[in-house]
Amino acid sequence: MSISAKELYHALRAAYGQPRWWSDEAYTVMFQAVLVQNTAWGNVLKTCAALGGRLTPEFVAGLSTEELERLIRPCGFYRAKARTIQALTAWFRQYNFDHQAAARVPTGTLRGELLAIRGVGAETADVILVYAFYRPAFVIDAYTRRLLKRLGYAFLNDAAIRNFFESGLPEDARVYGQYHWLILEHCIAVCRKTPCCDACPLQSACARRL
DNA sequence: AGCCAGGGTCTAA
DNA sequence: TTAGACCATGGC
Repeated sequence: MSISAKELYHALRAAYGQPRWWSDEAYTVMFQAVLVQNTAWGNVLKTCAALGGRLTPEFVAGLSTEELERLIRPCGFYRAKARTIQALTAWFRQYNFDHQAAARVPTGTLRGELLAIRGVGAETADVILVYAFYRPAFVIDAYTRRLLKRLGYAFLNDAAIRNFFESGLPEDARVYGQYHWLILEHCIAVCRKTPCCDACPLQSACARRL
């Protein structure tokens, strides 16, 4: 009998405590969600630190493509990411750079608009939906897949993983976002280390064998 | 030296 | 519909 979505959530909460939100600034979420694509988080932090208080949609909208590329270069894939960020910024401007202006737009519509932007796929769209627009969309990323695999769910594809979480939890964006952040913390803090099983709070549920 | 990092797109079979 | 090539830099 494998661990359920709810049991996993409580185990992670017990181990790591109150999770943080990605960012309370909607634009910061969008910007970083693109930069982090297949890229180490440390590079994203460095890039954003160099940007400082200029990490605003108004500032970025005023940059040329070349200027933006230069700023985000340390994150890799900078040509593609610069174009995506510009398209995403233009999209956000339709909502006056204010996530509350999209309050009446259905989640499915928002998701479709995001996915229509080149460079925005399922993960990036869901990150933005949850953390910037507070919509219940469970984020499935490399960490989520890795964790479920180690918990004995190696046979689940992304659709099944989504169902595992969304059918086992209240439809609450706060819960989804916090859950994803807990998975992240767990994978970075403990589960990435090899061997990890002695220190792992999920040891009793972990199917990983070293 | 090489491999990996919180992806996404395009193409060929 | 799916596997593989490609995008690019920094850290270890």
